[in-house]
Amino acid sequence: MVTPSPADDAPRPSSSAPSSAATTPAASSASTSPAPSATTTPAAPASNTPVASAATAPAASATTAPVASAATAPPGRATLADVARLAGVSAKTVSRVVTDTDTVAPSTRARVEAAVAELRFRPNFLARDLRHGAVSKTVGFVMGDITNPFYFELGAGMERELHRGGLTMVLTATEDDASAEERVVGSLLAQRVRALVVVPIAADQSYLEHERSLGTPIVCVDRPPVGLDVDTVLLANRAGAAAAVDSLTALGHRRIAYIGSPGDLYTNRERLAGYREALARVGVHDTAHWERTDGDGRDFEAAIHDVLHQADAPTAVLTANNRASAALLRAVGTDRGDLAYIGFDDFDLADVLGFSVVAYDMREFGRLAAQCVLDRLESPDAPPRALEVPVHLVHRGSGERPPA
Amino acid sequence: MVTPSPADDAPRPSSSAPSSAATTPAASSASTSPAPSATTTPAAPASNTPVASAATAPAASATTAPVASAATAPPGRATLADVARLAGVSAKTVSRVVTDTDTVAPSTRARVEAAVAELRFRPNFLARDLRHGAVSKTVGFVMGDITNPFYFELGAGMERELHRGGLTMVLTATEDDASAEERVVGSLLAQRVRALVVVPIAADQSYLEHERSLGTPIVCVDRPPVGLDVDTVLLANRAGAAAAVDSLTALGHRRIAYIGSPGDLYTNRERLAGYREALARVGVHDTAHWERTDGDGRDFEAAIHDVLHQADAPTAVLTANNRASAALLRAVGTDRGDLAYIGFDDFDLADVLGFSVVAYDMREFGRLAAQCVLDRLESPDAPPRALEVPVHLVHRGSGERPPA
DNA sequence: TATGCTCATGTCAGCGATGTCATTCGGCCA
DNA sequence: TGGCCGAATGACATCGCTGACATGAGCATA
Repeated sequence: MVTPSPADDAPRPSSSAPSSAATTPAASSASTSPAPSATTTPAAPASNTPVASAATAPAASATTAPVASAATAPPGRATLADVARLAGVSAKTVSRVVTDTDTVAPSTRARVEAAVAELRFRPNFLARDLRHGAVSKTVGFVMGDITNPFYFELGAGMERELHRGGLTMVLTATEDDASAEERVVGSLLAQRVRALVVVPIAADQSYLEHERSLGTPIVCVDRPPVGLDVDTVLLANRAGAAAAVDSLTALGHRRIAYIGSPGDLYTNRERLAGYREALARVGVHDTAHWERTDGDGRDFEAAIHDVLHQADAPTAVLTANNRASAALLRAVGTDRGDLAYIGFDDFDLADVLGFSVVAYDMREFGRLAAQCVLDRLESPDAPPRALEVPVHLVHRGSGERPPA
Repeated sequence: MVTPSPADDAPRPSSSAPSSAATTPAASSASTSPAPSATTTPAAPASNTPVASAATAPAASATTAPVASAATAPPGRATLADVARLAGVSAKTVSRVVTDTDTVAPSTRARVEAAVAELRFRPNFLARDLRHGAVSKTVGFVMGDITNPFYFELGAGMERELHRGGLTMVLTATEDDASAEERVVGSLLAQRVRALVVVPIAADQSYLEHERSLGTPIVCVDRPPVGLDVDTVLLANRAGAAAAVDSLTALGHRRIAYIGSPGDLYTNRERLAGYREALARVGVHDTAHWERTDGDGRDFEAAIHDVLHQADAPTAVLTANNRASAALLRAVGTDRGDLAYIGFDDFDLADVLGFSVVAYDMREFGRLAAQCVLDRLESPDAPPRALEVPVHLVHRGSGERPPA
């Protein structure tokens, strides 16, 4: 009652734009403002002083300079030296107190702590880390398409684990642009991130070899790097797809369609391979007839219609990612009982819809990536590891129907 | 064909654990390794030199020291001075070339650029930002519960916009712990973030007042701060909920249930208020009978069962967040045609399920927050603004049914 | 009483980059 | 031919903090 779970209320909208439905702009916010973006309220003048407040300013003519720029604010941000002056000790002693390294006489400590509190001193990590070529406490994460929640789940798992190692995470994205990868990574390295977790997008990652040789831990996730030998964390794509198809063939299915993205992407290539492997095991070798790996990954619905209406229609479908799964639902509705289907990637409400899937623990995925980082920080010279996130079939009905 | 959308294949799993279904651990990855977490492959010794490679090392006995520590790697990371030495110029000139500030003779520039390339020099932003009390180019984002994709969507929108302003984003989370807020924020400030975007969790944010007075832009999102007068970006929670209920009452509904989280959280409080407002407009004042704001936000299903089976069962339901919406689907299935319902927050497949919702543009939400930051960096002394993200009703069928 | 030690604290340099100011060197004009 | 100017470049200090080392007081031991 008193300590509620604070985030319980935060909404979780879908990323897909409100589709296939009439939209009523009726309930715009307040009532005024035809502004296209948002409603601005002047914000009632609450309890707040103009700008130059800051308690106990050492010496500053608070009268002049109407535009007190941030960087040159009246007392400015307190430094070690400021604290030292106020406490009547040397900067070094303040440093000792703040970092709790050496022993300091109790009375001195008290005086310093008082000064720290009074000036609201906050150590500058930038300066601290500058010494000795040290690097920051942040780990850079380079996502691919920032609009894909997949990466967030991954990031969430990582953040949590990294936090334990006392590290924070810097988020950046390549915005789908392969040519941006090196630039984005470069900007992170300029910040001297402690380590780098990358979802490879560019055709080649060998440009990172130098950085790796310098000792920066680098971990590639979801897709393997090219021309770079580092730790990787990948899904069991092939095994997962094969297991799904195996379970379908065990029920007697032979005409199984595959709906996925183009195979020149690692993830899809692997899943497609798993699909073919499993079919080959039961003697079905020519699967091209059943495969739909459409051009841009957007037009799954059309591909599904197409394959379901061909001469010898499939009795089962493997949708190779959750967007394909969603497309299948849109194409055939939620009550197509005569068709068996299994999707790769779990998704929200799949349980309600009785959609069997190949699932895996996304949080664990992120955790493993973070673990790689932490491990490598400890033993920089260990040989690169290739971790694989296991997947498992989740039976919910749609994948357990025998052929009609 | 040749340039596929790289992230098309990334999966988008649900955050909910695979529920209500039999799980077959059958298809674990490779076949070996009963390890609980993941499969490790020794990673075939690919084309990779041990550690001390780095081209053109100035002077280093590459024979000794088998354990070349990261920080003290052979040539180490190149600095301005290294480049200067190689190019035969002063450090300052290198700086000029790198930052492209002053004019430099073409021949000199060429020499410096060659040296930069050879040593793979990368300027150290930590050092650069140290000067003059400057601050970094990063903006800190303090999420609430990191397990909630909502914040990542928000973060994604922010990241994209901040990127335009040449800023990067540092992500941290309070992990649901109100007492962690000040600590987490402190750690960001120690990194001298350029600005701070916070989802307030603690009971009071007045501790940030000093930082604000120092000129650090602070923006609160999703929930308003307490004891601090800064820019805010909030959803039109109340108006959205009211609009949903208005549309139900217009159809003749009067017995409308409310399923939400406890009201001591801003978001829920507002949505509940909107619900009550709208019902009051049609003369329904005693709504307590229809409200279910269960204790921990986890037990929506039970609350739904409860309210739907009470004496005078409601003819419509407002689910106040998307977890409640999912719970409704689990509780009543996907074909309950005699019940009208509308959910706050859009969600994936809501279109397939014909689920009417109160939706909003999450990307826009983040964009606005970023815009606040950028605006404030430009005009630090402008009065705080209160932005509201508009919401709109999306009609998909479930909310357009008249009472039975 | 001198020696040696520990504890508390201070001095100083330097991390890497850059703002400020100084210096050098050709010309160019009077 | 002298002086002046601007372009190109360098020297130096400095941002905030901390490692290495120094200092000095107090105290116990030989």
